[in-house]
Amino acid sequence: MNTYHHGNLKEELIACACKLCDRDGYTKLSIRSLAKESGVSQTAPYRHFKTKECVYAAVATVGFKKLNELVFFNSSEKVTKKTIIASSSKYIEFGLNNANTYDLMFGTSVGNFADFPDLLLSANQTYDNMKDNFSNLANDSEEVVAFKCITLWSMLHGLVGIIRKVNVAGDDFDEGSGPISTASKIADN
Amino acid sequence: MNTYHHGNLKEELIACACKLCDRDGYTKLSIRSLAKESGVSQTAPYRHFKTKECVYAAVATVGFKKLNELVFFNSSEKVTKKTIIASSSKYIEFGLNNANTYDLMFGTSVGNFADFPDLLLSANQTYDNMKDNFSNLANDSEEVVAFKCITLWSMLHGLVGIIRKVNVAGDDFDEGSGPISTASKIADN
DNA sequence: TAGTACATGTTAGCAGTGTCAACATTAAAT
DNA sequence: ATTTAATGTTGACACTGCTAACATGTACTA
Repeated sequence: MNTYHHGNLKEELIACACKLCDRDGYTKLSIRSLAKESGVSQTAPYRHFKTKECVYAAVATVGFKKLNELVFFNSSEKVTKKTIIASSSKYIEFGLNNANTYDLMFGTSVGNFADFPDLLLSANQTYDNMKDNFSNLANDSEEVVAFKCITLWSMLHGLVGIIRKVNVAGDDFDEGSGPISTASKIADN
Repeated sequence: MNTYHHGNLKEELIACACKLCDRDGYTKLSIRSLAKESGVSQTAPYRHFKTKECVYAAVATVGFKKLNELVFFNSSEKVTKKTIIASSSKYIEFGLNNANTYDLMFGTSVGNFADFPDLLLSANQTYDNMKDNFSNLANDSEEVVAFKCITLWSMLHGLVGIIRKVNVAGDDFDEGSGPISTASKIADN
């Protein structure tokens, strides 16, 4: 049996990086710790990732994919105001429960998404899914759909950021009394 | 003349850190580069900042103070929808023009604001100024003011984050056709 | 005014980092 | 079977945050 070659190192490194990033924050992530955790030499990761930023990009990509699955799925069920609110709640939950990864996704650690095709794709997918939701909700022009989409996304993204920094009175997503519910009104006809 | 003691090192370090952070991103900032830039030995900064995080906190504090001055001033002039929109525009401009500092202010590099009283104060001041604006605009209950405040702030914060990551059609702040203008409607009576 | 405590500076050094070059081993292609 | 490319390892460089031990100047106290 061959022990010299790992066989599945890249995937394991990504999985490992995701775990470490989300647990300890991407600041704490080091190529070396990653290698050690995967039982491989210090510089082995460099066979699969040119720089550390590439590792970050991979983690962010997984994050966006997870977010896409979790939240703005193109489901078969009818899109309604209710489903959009539910999705929005999940978005915020994702942001709060995966704070470190979320920061990586929207921070400056990965400079230019265009340099990482997979990442760019999965990030744009988030946007596209949101737009799909809105275009399935009402018969709006593309501009209006884009507008509603950005508006809601900004609210959600903003809330995730703000909630973590400021003492905000809890928003009861279902009661219809908080910012989220308000955001949903924007999606209203 | 004494050259051994700098005399004004802390202030110079902060100013220097702000400059370097905003220019190259806080990731690139090192205590050593900071010391060198200030013409002082490698470890001199440690007489003024216990850890690097403390330096980050100082930079973030300056950022919030700048933001507060720039945007949500308790001016003598009457608060109107128009002044709030103008402030909002300036907020977004600040976020885009000081992207690196902005990330520091809202990212996870500074863990807990409560550990840095000055920072906590200046960050809360942002919130308080916004609330003042809203309470001067209309005769709302405190809850409603807080709600409007968080809502607008989330929109603004969200936009700053999203605009940098996604290709968003430019928002003409004055035309009343974009998300910002929409956000202002939330502040409407 | 002399002496001492303290703030602030320096030097030396540890452990850890990203990254590269040179070499080793295995799998894939000819 | 031989070559080539992919993937792994070792060793090293320059850099980092941070600490301990020491040096210098300032401010207060006797």
